[in-house]
Amino acid sequence: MTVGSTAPRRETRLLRPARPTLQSRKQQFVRDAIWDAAIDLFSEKGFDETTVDDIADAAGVSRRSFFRYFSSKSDLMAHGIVSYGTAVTDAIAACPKNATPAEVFRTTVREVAGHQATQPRTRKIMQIAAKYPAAREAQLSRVAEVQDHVAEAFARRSPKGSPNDLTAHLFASLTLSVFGVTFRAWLESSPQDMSITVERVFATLGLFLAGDGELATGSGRRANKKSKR
Amino acid sequence: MTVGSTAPRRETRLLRPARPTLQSRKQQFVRDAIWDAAIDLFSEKGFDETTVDDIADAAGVSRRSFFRYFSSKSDLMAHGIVSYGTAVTDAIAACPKNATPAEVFRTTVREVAGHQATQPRTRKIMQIAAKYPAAREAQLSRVAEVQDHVAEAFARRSPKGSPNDLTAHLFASLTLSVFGVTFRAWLESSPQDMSITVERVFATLGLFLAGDGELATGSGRRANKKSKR
DNA sequence: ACCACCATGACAGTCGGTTCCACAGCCCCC
DNA sequence: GGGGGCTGTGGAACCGACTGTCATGGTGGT
Repeated sequence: MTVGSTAPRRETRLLRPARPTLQSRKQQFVRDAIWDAAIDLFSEKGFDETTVDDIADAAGVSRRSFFRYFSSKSDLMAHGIVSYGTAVTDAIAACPKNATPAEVFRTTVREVAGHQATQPRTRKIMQIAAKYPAAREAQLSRVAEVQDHVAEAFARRSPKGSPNDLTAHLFASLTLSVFGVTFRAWLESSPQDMSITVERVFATLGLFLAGDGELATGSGRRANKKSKR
Repeated sequence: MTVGSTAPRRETRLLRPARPTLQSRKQQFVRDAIWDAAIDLFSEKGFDETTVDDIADAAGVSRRSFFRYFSSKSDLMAHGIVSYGTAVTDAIAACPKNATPAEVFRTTVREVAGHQATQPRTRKIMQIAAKYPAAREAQLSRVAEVQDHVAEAFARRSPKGSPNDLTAHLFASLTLSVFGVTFRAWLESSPQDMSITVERVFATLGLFLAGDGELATGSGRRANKKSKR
């Protein structure tokens, strides 16, 4: 083992400790095994009906060890969220410097939603979350953390000293809000229809904003003549 | 006690669930007592550090009875949310028939935020929620329920057979999202500054939408010349 | 080969939440 | 006025989630 090819060449010294870390990957392996077992059990038996012992048993570790890898049963549900969170912040950071918040928002949603749709486990997790309140709860609390990170990502884009927390937090909140609706709608359609769903959401959003350019200014009159559809 | 006035007059035999119900108010009284005791303890000792026995003890009921009034410790946190939820749906329903969604949104936020700011306990609860993740979790899961009701309220406004769930859910999600940001910002300012906070949020929202009338249509170019502020 | 370390597992303990039972007041009808 | 039901309540036993401690065993380093 310890595939010698682990680039002895470059020192990688200062930058990230960088070690693929022989040992720590075993940890990751076990961690994934537990997670896989848990998701499967949740799908089969339900979230509430699955005990930690069941999971530990299925994964081949002791109950005590389970808690060394996941701080709680709920934490399993949050596990999938973290990659989603980093995907969002990365997408925001990757946008061109001169993009407006709205542009950042759109490209981020398209990108991340498209990516998440390809992850096979994504749907399974969301179905569990949709079915069991306790599971959803666990996700939501983690989403709150993600929101802070997203806000930070937005704030980092602001060239002139970030205007204030409020702006960034509002953008973050709106973004994740749209994500939530999008995922929920996607759950009720075909797995491959994510991009369709995203565009439908965008169109609906436009509908909302249409009668309302003056949100920040005055009281406009609504052109509900043609209304929706 | 046993106020003889148990209305022997009307033969409430068949249908008695008519009104306030002398007895059910005693229940409400106890319920409030438990809630008060809990909120105080949470503020003093912290959410996680306060056990159910502590609360039951402080309120003068048994542990068993506590669970008869609140389904869980988390449920205490959700208690305040329900009135908030009905306030939102009521405000939406009260808007003039011909108002656009955006108008409904604005008036609802102004109205409900203003009202919530006057409730003395509102701030205390939010401070607890802000401080203890477990408490926040409990609220969030209840907010998810509220969101469904708000979506329903939006859907009911749609004259021509509601376009679809997506529209209503998106509006609801955006509305509650803005509420969340608003309350959070309000927490960091003076209690009496709610209306100021609301307008600040609206202004920021306009900023977000400004570079972006084309959200639903094409890819616009950003006018980041002046950028924010 | 030895030692130091870290992951693991067995136990016991706390707390949230549920279930079952037993007791006290109340109301109604006999 | 005294049983029988209904309800609200407390008590105690239980289960599952989660934590802290300790002893063991495998691994890496020297």
